[in-house]
Amino acid sequence: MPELPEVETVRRGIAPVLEGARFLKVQARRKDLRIPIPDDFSFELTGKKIIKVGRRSKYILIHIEDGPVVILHLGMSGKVTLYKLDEGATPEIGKHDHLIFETDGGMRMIYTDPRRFGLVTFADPDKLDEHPLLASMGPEPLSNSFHSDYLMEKLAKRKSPIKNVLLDQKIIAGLGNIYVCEALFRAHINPERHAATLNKREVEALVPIINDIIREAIAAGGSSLKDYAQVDGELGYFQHQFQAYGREDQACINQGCGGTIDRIAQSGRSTFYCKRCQL
DNA sequence: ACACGCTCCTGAACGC
DNA sequence: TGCGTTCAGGAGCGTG
Repeated sequence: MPELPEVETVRRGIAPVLEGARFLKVQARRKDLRIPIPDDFSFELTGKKIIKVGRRSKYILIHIEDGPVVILHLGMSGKVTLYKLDEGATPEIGKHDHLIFETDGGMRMIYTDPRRFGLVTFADPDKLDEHPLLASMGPEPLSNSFHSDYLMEKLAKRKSPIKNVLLDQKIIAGLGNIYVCEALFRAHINPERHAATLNKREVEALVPIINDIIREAIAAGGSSLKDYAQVDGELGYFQHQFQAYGREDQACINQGCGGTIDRIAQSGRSTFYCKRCQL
């Protein structure tokens, strides 16, 4: 599932292909994903130049010269694939390939999303921060505004389990189920603890751990990026080893712990953690 | 302001 | 082998 590091990896993969190029052809193959695709989607983008490919949280932001910003979200199952059009047979369009972009550089970019939890929409570049999808979003975990004083203050008001609060995009942007489990495991914090019970020392430890986990995952994603000029391919899903997530019934990796990773449900979502060393 | 459950969707995995 | 059921989950939305 794409969380911030996967989305950043997609961004880094498509940026060199799109930035400075022009869209020669843009096609939306259905009317909606999670929300309607703009009626004028193709019209607004065809022939336009791409200035910059950015990211906010899990949203990819494609800035168009004299045009809108394209907000692209991968949802649960969204993927982006790049092909070079002049090399051999072009792969067939699949039934879940919803968006097709072709550039004057001879590249085709496909957006695929079987579950359609993703979305694509337009934003006004002058009011990007005010767009409803972005307006109430918390700080980026790697930004200066995400620090322990900030998090401490936010957690103090929350009665919910720390796991749920870290998933709240208004508190911190970009974390999903996997990286929250990993961060709490590394910080030795029990995911069921009420957020407000975390003390200063724990929050001061948690913030750099979240930073490290996101940084490491982005680095892993970066090293998985192929050179688009040489190899066609799917972006953003890369091999990554998790210490807690998905390891139900396996041994806790912490030295001398001897515990086993448990799986519980919190708000209908799986949490993986070690009862013995996450306190 | 916060908490919580519901909803969207499809493919994979599982049980009989 | 095949069919039905359950599960996975990001995040907006409505309700309390």
